This record gives sequence, C-alpha cells and structure tokens, in this order.
Amino acid sequence: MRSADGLSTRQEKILNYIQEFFAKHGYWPAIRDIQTDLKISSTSVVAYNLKALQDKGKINRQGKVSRGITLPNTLGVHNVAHQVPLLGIITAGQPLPDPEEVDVEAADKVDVPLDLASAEKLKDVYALKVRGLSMIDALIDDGDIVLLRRQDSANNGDMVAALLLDENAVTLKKFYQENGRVRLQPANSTMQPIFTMAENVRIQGRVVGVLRSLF
Amino acid sequence: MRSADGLSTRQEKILNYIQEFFAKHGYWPAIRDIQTDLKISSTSVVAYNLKALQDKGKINRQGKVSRGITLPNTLGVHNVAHQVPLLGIITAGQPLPDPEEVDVEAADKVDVPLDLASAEKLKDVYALKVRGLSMIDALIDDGDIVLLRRQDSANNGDMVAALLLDENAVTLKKFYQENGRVRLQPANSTMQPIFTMAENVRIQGRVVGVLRSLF
DNA sequence: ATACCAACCAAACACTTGTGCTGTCAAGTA
DNA sequence: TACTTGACAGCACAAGTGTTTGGTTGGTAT
Repeated sequence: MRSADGLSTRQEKILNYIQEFFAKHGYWPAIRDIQTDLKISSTSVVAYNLKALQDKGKINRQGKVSRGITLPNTLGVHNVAHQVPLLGIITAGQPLPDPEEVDVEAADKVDVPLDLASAEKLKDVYALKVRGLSMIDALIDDGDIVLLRRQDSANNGDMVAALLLDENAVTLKKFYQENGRVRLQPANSTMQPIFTMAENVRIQGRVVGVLRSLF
Repeated sequence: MRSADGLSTRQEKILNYIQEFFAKHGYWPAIRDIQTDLKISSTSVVAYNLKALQDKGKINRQGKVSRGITLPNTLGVHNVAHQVPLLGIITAGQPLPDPEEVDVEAADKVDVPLDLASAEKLKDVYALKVRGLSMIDALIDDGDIVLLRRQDSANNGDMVAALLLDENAVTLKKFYQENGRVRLQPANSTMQPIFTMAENVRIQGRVVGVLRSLF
C-alpha cells in the first residue's frame, strides 16, 4: 500500500515516529528504538526502509553515526526561532517594567520566529503580555504578546511604548515630533491622535512585533 | 577561571561546542566529538565536565544513550518553531486560495513559534499575508501575517475567515449563529457587527494566529 | 608536612547501535 | 516452470560511544 508520496505505510509510520521521537526526547531515535516501538521484527527491516526513505529524500542520514537520522526541515531547528524573555504584563496606566530590574534568566521565554526579526536585532528585545483593551487603537488585543526593544528615543513614525507623565499611562502609538510638540497617532486610522508636549512623553521602548494566538 | 555563570572556561567551550555542533549537523555530538575537536586529552575529562554542566542545569543527558546530550533551550517541542506554508495574500473581496490547489511544498514557509500552538494543531494551518486595511476591525493591519486553519464550519465565538457571497468579499470576524441568521462581530469593539443569512456565508477557515513585524 | 579536593589524564571495559550477511516468501513475469 | 524483485526475518559482528577505574597534578587548608 502506498500513499500519494510514494511511501509505504510502514515508511510513513517510521517517518512519523522519527519526528515524534525527536519532539519528545530532543535527540534522534536509534534503529532499535524504531524497531521496538513500531514492533518491527528485525533491525534490518528498519534499515531497509530507512534506506528507502533516504533515497526518496525524506530523511538525512550520516553513515555509521549513532542516532544520526535527521529530518531535512528540522535540521538546525533552533535557528528558526529566538527566545526573548517575557517580562510581565502591560496595562494602561502602568509604566513598563525595567528589564534591568527583572531576572531575565528566570523569566518565561517567548519564541520569536526569525522571519519577524534576525537574532541580532532581537538582542535587546523583550516581550510583554497585554491585558485589557487599552491598546486596541494600536490594533493590539487583550492577550496579545508585544515585542519591545528598550530605547528612550524614537524616530518619526516609529511605533513606541510611550509613558504620558500627566496621566501616568502607557500607550502604544506611532510617534511624530512636530514643531515642539509630539503627536501620538494610533495605528488604527479610525481613531484620533493625541497631541502633547515633548516634556510630557517618556519613550519606554519601540514596538517591534506582535504575536496573537487564537487557539 | 570562572565566568559569571559559575562555569569554567572549558565548560563554556564545551557548551558552546554542543550548540554549534547541533546547528551544523542536526544531531548531538558524541563525547569523542567533543574530545577531538576541543583537543581534550581524554574522554573522561569530557565526561567529568559534562556531569558538571548537567549538575548546573546547562545540559540534559540521557544516561547510556549515544549522542543523548541535549540543550534545555533546544529540547523538545515547546521551544521549536514549526513551519507552515505562506500561500498568498488576503485582501477584501477575494476568496482565499484553496490549499489543495497550491503547491504547498514550493510555497514560502513561515515559522510559527510553538508557544502559539502545538505542532499537532498546526497540521492543517497555513499563512496569508494581509494587504490593505480591510481587516482593521479584526485588529489586523496591513502587512500582518494571518494563520488560518482550513475548515468550513465554525463554533460560536470563533474568529473565522468568512466569504460573503453577495459582496464576494472575505472578512475576518467573530462568528455567531443566532436564530437563523449569522452575526459577524468585529474583534474591535468600537466597530459594528454584520448581520446576514446563513446561506450568504461561507466559512473558509478559522483564524488561529496573527504575526506582526514592525522591524 | 599531611590531608584533601577539584580538575585532569590514560587506558580498559562494557553497553549501544549501525551494518552485513543469509534466508524466506509472495507477487509478478518471461 | 524458472527467474527476478520487493519486503521481511534472524542473527552475528564490528564499529561507535558512554562509563569506570586508577592515577597524576596543583593548590589550599589543617
């Protein structure tokens, strides 16, 4: 019996098993792991099908190397995501936590896919979970995770986390400095901008990404 | 000589080597790999330092298992990204592309961090890039990447991609079926819902995530 | 001095694991 | 029938690899 891929059912099981094994253990299975768990009679049968999988390009193998089976799209897997610390929760009316004062090592980590940004750029980035709907004009929902890079200045057009001193509130807006005053423009074009004095604004960081999971 | 982490220079070199080895080969190094490449005199020295690293929680080891050294950060599903195909662009007024009709293998891939969803759940998920501001009431901006799971029905409260037949337009809304008609509720509470007949609505998929990069 | 200990060294040992036969068996196929 | 081929079985071997044992070295406290 063959699937659309030209793999026998046994080969598909093996392929699937390899993937699950790695996900579970973090290292690749030995031939005998496959044999035992898939209840295959002999190691040579596994070797036989492994060779078939290799010929079909479904797996990579390094001859003689123990547990040297790898899946093509899993290789170098930790290069596709970078971890940034999840430092806390952002709500309106609360300044952002200072990354310096938090135990970055102990903090939860968030995986950031490297399509969003190179590892280099993620150096000084940390994550915050959004509570409430106060950021909705920045197109950020309750429960979203915001990626911020710590910086205290901004260029025009940057989306920044800005602390408004008079209201003691943090907000995420696009930043524009225009003849002495500051315009904070919501990302949502149906909302109105805030105008205020530059002295009233403290930039706390630049928004560099948003992750939303609806699972 | 010790670093801030309490690791000797040799331990740091080993740790670094393990990471590089995995990035390069896709499987973990054997003790003798470490010994040879780091020009360490004996396997027992490597074993000695490996045990130290393990005690300090810097590596995980599976006794007796060949190449069973793993790094906590890289181990297992939770810290790994999963790739889903980027099938195209979503704009208002255009039905979604049918994943069946697109060469999924050839499509660009988007890395999805597994905090957003387990690999299992990402099985039937694909990604679309958003063009235009038509999804702004779903808190989705121009340039965002939307993750969709293909399905043609939905539960109340699900955020779905709905095709409105009379307008021939796709929109992302929360789905509610209420006494014969359908309410499509924007995620943005300042916007108004759409009411329409069930026959006028085709569910094209469920929104399971959003990625936004502002770099 | 002596004792102690972390770190290192060398070699042997024993388990783990990939490979290489030699067959079997059913399904084509000339 | 006789021959081939794909897929499976069983088993033994050798190479790959983690572990152990006994010893050395240099520093530090007693």
